Amino acid sequence: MSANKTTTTTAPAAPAEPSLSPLREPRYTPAEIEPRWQQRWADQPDLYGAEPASSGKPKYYVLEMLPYPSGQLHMGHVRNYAIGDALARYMWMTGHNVLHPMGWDAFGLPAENAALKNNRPPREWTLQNIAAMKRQMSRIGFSYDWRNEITTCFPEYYRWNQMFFIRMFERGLAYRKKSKVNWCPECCTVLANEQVIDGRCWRHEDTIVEQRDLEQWFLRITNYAEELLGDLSKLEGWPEKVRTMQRNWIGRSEGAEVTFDVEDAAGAPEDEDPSRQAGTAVLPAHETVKPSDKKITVFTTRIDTIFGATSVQLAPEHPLVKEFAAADAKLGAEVAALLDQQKNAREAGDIGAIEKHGVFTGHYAINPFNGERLPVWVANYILLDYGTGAIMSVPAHDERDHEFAKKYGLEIRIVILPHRTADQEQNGADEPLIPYTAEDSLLINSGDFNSLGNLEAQKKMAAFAEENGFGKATVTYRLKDWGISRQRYWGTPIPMLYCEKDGIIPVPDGDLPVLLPENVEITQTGGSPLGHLPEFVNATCPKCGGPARRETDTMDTFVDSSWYFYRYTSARDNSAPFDTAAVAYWFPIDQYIGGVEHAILHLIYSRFWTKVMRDLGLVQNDEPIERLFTQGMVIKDGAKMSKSRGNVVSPDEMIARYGADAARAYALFAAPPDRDLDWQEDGVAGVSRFLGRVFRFVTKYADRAQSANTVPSAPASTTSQALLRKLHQTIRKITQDFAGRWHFNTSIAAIMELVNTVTAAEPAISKGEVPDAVLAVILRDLVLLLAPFAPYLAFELWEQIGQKDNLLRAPWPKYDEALAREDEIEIPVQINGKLRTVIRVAAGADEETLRDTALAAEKIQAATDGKTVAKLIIVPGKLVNIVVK
RNA sequence: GCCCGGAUGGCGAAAUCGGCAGACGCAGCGGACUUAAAAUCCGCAGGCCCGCAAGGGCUGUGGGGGUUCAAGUCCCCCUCCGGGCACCA
Repeated sequence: MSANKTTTTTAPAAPAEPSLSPLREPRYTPAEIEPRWQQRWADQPDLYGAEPASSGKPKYYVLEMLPYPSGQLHMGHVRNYAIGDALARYMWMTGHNVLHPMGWDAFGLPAENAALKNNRPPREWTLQNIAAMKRQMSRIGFSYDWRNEITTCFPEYYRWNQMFFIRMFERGLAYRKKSKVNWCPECCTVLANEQVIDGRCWRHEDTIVEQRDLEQWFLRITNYAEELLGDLSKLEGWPEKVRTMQRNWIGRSEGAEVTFDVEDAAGAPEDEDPSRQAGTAVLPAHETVKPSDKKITVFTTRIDTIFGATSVQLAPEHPLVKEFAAADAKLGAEVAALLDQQKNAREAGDIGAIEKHGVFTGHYAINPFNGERLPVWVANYILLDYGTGAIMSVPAHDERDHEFAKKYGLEIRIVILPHRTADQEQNGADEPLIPYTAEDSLLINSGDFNSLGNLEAQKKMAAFAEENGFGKATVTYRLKDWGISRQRYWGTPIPMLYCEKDGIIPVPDGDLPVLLPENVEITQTGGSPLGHLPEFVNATCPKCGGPARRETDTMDTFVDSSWYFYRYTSARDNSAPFDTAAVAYWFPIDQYIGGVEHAILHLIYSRFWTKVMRDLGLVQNDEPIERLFTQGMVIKDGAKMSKSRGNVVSPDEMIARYGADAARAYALFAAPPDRDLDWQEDGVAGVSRFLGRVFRFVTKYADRAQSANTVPSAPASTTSQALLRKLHQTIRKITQDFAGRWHFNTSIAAIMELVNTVTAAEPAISKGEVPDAVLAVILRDLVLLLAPFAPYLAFELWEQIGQKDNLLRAPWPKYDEALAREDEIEIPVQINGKLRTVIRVAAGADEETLRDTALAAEKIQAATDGKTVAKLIIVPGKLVNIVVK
């Protein structure tokens, strides 16, 4: 396409205007400019291509989170990608070898739901959406290297999910177990713990997640809990907020396990004491006690308070409870009620607010530290899946235990006290408030451990337990293994076979991928859709050759996104998930950009996956992402954009009205990228007006700039100097914004200031007071500065000012401190901290000059007249403050 | 309950290291151009008060206290909004 100026700068035929002024300025018409450049860019498939490592340039991998192909970009995407695009373009212009890829998180439920609704195959629906969104992205002009595009629903991609899964299975990192799982009735499938938010589904905020018992595949992320936690401290380029969220999620808790023998009920002495029946009292050590073979292991973070334990509490689902209940129908019924309460509270997402209930089992456990016999209870607030599902209850030193003991009249025994001064000791300090839970305390009533500090006691008591074989120091995590089975169709088939003879067998590598069958009737009748396909289910055991059954569940789609960014480095490689040399070159990702909503989903799975791949010898890096940036949400009318609120702004509409440059530049201008952005259409119009001013100014003087030498000889007029000064200040400002806080809102504001300054000087410019060479530099640098934020306009103007080189790789302008420096500055002069006047001095003026000038100022004379100057604060370059009395 | 953010004109925001609060933009008002409008350009603009005006005074960054010559910025207390975690033993 030629750069025919007549066609590019003349307004398209407007409604009949009979007397067109010959002086009429060209109009800024993004609707005409943008599609033209879009076409030109599309004709250069290598334009945004990464170069080989041999390029010698420093590499820069900038990545935005890949979207789910819903069919429509929303403003959140536009903002996310505008940030990444600006950065990528800046990196190209500063001489980096940039990898800036894009792809599609293409498996997932919406495709299946759409299939049900419209009777269209998920694949077709998905691919059509991808095409639509790709069109939108291209229309906005994002600089993606589509040659490395990935689509996770293609077998070329998901076969590697299957390979990774088998490698994990071989190493015991993937395993199958029956367990309590989160079931979303809306999705008709299981969810991982990370996908349950306040007891609700992460995709259906009104749908309460149920608990079901199912056989499921799990990935042993807990094996990496310690490393995932420890390496967080290395991620200095991550927001502290995200690191904290991950830390909380992993939930490491140091403590000890202690095993209590359970008293053999038959061997226990008969006892008429009513407290024995009620289970409210601790019984003294009993010589004739015969420990049964039953044991209870509790987890506690406060083993130092174990002498204060007055009962043992079990989760309703604790195996021992089942045994007890089997022999005691009444207990069984009571436990069932407790379990119900717990289940309901869990499903409602407020286990924290459950009213505590419990029941005495009639059994006693023996405290191994002192031989005391503690009543064993079952309580509805004890969770089987945390710690050991059993606790020792210390009512004097734990809020929850205290509440429970009060309710049921259990003993409360104080075993730690605050440190006291001698004085307090003598005068009898107040008893501590019960429950007293302080970490810094002294032990009492604790046998041999008396008068130890509690932290020391924790160590000694754990060691004592270990020496005597009834416990040990241990660490518990809140993080649970990642359940990845999904009872849905549109996902990666789990590549496993079940043979009656040989059990669970992985599909041999040579048989991968296990293809997801097409033309499957999607049903929501329950069970995995693949299970209804005999031709899929029936297979041959690779070991014995006998009949085998295929796994019919598919993988969680978070598996797809856990490693996708590795494949971007060599997306067409069909012999491996990625080229390890390419990964070694490009990783870690220099900058990842996305929403904070993935702080503990995608971002923790990805870290886990990298560590597994490292242990498989596939990658060398411990962490995938060097720097993470979480952008704020896009808000309209005070709320997140959503269909239900009816406050959605469509990118297409914005582009049609104002152009892509204006829409994306507004997304960067309206707020700093890490903050929420309030979408105001008038603001887009404002940015569009600004771009129009740039367009008119540059095109107006393009000819003069083109004919000039590029290097201005001598600094000419003061106007020229002033303009060049502003230019270099602007270059400095924007360069610093890219290097630092990414406050592109101020970068764009700085360009606006520059344009305001330059257009204000138009009378001088048109009179020829500014040499063409200076003008040329200003126009050129202005266009360069604009390029990361409004690429269409920048490319258009770049050509108009006669530049032939590719703007994408044009060198970013360098600022010259000498040119940026002001030679005269204004210094505020205060009296007693209040601004009284402003003086003009030379930029480097010393204290003496400042003092003399300030004191000589008319207003200061008047204000200090007859008063004593008590103190003079002079900060060169900043201000003068005169303290008078 | 615990842990992070945040609160600045009518609105989005700026002030990066304790030094002129409100850059830049939106909306608004006044003007120029136009038969008119749109577009564009110029000017005004935190609030209150005095003044015909030029100009001047006071006040002002969620609230209260403090440190300092000087506080949006640092310290203490509090309110509200957003997010995360939460009988996790």
